[in-house]
Amino acid sequence: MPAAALQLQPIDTGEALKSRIYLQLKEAICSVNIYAETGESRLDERQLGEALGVSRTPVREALVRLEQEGFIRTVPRKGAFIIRKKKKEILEMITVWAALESMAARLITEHATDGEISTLRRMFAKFDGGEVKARIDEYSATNISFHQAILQLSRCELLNRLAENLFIHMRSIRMQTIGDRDRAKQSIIDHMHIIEALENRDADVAERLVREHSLNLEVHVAQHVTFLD
Amino acid sequence: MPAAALQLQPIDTGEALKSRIYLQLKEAICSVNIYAETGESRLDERQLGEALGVSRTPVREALVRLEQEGFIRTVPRKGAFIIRKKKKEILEMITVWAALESMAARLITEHATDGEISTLRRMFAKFDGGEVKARIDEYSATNISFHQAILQLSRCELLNRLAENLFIHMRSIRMQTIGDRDRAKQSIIDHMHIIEALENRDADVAERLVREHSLNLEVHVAQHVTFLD
DNA sequence: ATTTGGTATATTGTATACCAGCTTGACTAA
DNA sequence: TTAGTCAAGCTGGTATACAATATACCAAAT
Repeated sequence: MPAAALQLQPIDTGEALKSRIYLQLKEAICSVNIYAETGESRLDERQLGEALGVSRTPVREALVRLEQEGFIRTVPRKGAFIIRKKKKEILEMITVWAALESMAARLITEHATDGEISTLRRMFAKFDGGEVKARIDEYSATNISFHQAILQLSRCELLNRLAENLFIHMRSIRMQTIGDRDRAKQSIIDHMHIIEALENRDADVAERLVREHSLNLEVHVAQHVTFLD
Repeated sequence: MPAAALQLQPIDTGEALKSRIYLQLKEAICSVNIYAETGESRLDERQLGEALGVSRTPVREALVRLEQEGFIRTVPRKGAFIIRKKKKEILEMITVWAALESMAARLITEHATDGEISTLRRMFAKFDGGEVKARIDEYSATNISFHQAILQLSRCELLNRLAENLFIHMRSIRMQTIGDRDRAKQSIIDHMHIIEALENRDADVAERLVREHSLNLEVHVAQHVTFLD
């Protein structure tokens, strides 16, 4: 009996409120995350619920998730506050990032196809003319895509997920530092060397280059970033 | 006014129910995590609340945290279920573990004092006689402590926290595999080589040895662990 | 006997009500 | 004028009530 001839797709009953509130708050927090903000960073459960048209319960469950991911901190009888990352924490995130991404590079040399690796090289084709500085915004986006691609090509979902979480926190930092001095130019050189090592299936070199690339960012942030703390 | 002469410590107003429920559930889940369990793995909010003497609300918030950490999975109108890790996920955890711990080893060569490194060597002094196999349980505990010490000596809190989460999931696996064949004997040899590299402040070798030690575990699990899936 | 439809029950998702602790401001007394 | 105390109201923590849905069971019809 071909009752399924209608080709129906499952109803999306997906965690309606809890998750949607979570995503919306996360988005809002990340976009407010301009470190110039000086205002009160407290989140009032009642206000949030009212603004979203829901009760406090799903808002609280969303806040629990955000707290676990390090976006907010809740103090028992005070409320939830957006966390302004300390410089030390940013540096630690970059360290962990270096560990994860360098392992991803190693995995790529073992698992990825030549075709997949070649997609990395094509990402930078449009910057061949050396006009990196002129199109710094576009390059910044490509830069981010490159690092995400490294993680994805590793075929390790957990590596991907953990790195993604770090990336969200680091995104504003990375975008703000890419314009400093000649970092963009050096960045593209580093990336090309990384791609070469991947193409050569040289796990040790690829791993080392990726790690050093990240740790360079760490040193740069440690020395030159002043808008934290 | 030296009112602080009393040397008071901050009152532990710590997130009373929500967190304590979280910790207790986590502990309970981890100890039940014998992969031989075949029974129903569903967690009933109402039952849990009743057993703990609290209402559903704090239980639900604890479950949200546990879900985020990968201990349970909640299906919209069905409930919360303990996750039985797939073999692929275990292998990915070991991969990420290798990335984190090898970075920790690198940091140790840069930051740790000689005294700190020597504590690592002392941990294994009691197994000098080669009687590892006879005291396999005790060695297993020391083994775990060793890896945790590596992470702690890295002085990187984030590295520590992420690795700790992985470790909880992997603990039962690690304990079950340490007894296989000559793994304990090889393990202690590996550890000694790692310690030597740390003492020599050789970042590259220390990193490589730690990584290979973990990846050996990964290969072993991939080949010999059958009680998953 | 098997299948189908409906109903009852159980469980989660959401909302609301209640409570405890903190903060703040005003009032009183020295 | 100042300091101290008390009260009120805010806010989050917890409990409970209500709504929506899934599942299980039973009855009836083919």
